[in-house]
Amino acid sequence: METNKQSNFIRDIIEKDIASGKHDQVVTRFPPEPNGYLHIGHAKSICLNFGVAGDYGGRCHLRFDDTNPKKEEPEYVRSIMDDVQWLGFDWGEHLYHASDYFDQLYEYGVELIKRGKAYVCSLSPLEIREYRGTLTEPGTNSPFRDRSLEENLEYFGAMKEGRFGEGAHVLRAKIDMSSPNINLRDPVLFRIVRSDHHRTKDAWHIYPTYDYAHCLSDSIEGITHSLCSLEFQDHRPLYDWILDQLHVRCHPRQIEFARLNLNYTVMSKRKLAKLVSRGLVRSWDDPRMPTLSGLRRRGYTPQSIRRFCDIIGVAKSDNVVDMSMLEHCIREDLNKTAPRVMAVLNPVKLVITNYPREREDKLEAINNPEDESMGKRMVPFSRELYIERDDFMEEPPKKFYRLAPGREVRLRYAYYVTCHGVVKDPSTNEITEIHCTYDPETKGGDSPDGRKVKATLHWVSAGHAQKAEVRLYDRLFSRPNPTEDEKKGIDFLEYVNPDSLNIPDACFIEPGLKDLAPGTNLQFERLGYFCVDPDTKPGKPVFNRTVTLKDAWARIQKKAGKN
RNA sequence: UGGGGCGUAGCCAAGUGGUAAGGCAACGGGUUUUGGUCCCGUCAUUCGAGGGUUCGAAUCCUUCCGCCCCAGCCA
Repeated sequence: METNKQSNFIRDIIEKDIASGKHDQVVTRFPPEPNGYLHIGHAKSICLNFGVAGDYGGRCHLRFDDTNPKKEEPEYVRSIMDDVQWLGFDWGEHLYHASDYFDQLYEYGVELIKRGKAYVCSLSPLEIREYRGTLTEPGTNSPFRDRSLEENLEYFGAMKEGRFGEGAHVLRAKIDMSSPNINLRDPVLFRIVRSDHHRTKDAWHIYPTYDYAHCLSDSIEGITHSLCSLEFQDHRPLYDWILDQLHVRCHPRQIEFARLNLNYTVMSKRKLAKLVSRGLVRSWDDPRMPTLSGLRRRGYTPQSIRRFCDIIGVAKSDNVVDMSMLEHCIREDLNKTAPRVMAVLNPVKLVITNYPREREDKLEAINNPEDESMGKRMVPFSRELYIERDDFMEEPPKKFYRLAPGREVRLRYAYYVTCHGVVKDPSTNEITEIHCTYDPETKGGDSPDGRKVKATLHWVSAGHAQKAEVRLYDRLFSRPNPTEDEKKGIDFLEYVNPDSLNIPDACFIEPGLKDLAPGTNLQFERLGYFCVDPDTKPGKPVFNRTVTLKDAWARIQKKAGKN
């Protein structure tokens, strides 16, 4: 599934920079904060950063932006590395942490003070906010703005030594309190945090802020193009200001692009964490989650996600991509690669009354009509089978051309059968058995007389079938935009789809599927793509439905229901 | 009501003065032992709106409208 990557404005910039000789090598970075699991939105960034680096003969660093010890944990570091690798990208030797640069960042802070470009401010957090002004009113200078160089150095050193409590002092850039860009109103560069860091432990009592650490980390690593999302556009002047004051030799270009939004889900770590902590999903890797670990467990392949990231493009306009795009990508991939198998999710017994009780056939089935090299297998057939309850109707409507009384259909790879009666439970009136006769001449599914049949049904031999747990997933939210009513005070959790998980009581799969490894992708013919869940135990297989097949009959029914 | 961005079909998105790519979705039709796949076809006289420049404008100028982001010692 090779994709011709479509051009985008970032690739245009990079190509120009190479053509002009500004750079002879492209260096990008993916800079996650280890405070949550990666989601499909991060995949867009990963594919972009590693993608352009790879395509233009450069490299991409994985850098943990670990400047806030209060939120970050090693568990997240591990999952992020797993997910990036799973997606198929390799940072090689270039694994970094912003915390690797804390010493250097501190020295740069000293230099800024010496150049008269930074000062220690002893206003309280509340006061700093008040002094900042508003969107329409300029801020006012801090009374500490003109501290002497010596005093600044002394305080900054004391902050580092841990002589103050949180919030007592900060190091601020001395820029312009009346700037229309609020980010330039003497932004905080270092703050006191009395928490252990997951890597540097108790070595530091001050930590750099994002604006300060990010540009300098980029510079230290020799990044050429620093790609980030739109909300940082206002920060770019600060990014540039810091690097300019310090006269660093490497000054990367920050370029912003629009982050990914998908309908019927949420894409913020905070909201995803809330779903987990409220128990609305099982965990970060719940197959309903848009996390990479969730998608992986759901059965999405790395190829399908990379393809998705290719086709959605990269631009600067806010966007909400349709879930059907993602589904298209996984179907496209699995159609080519997933072995086909028969499974019945909502079974009803079908008895072939003219088929001897003790007889048993072994019928040849094709593993993947899209790929002959995947070969064939033998499937057992007998007098009693399970078929899908939805494949039979006593009084079929116009466009229903599956099994019905008096009608002949094909059982896939087996025989033509004709229905001549049903057995019902007298108390519930529910059909318990469908009675058919078969035509022995049609073995394999073809009739020698050229007789046509309108439908082919999947089935499983009742005596041979393997029981399985099958988890059917639907969209996590009932609305395209679950956050649309937040201004009205309605929390997004109100719109969680109560039917996002459905586990039918009795599912049967054809035998021979007992020992599949978790993660194995299959197509259950006519139903969808399914994947072996890690909950699988010997003799007790568990499957997740990755995505349904496109279903023309379902569409017809839906249309009929609306009219 | 300050500043920074963005408006091309239901959705994503090319297009950068020469007469609106492509994909998803949808809708027709063909093939088919999966109502799947595959194949063929339909789907923007118009690019947020108005005005202007030009032989020619989605592209340039201008006015207006709409949406998003920013007042964390989060990233």
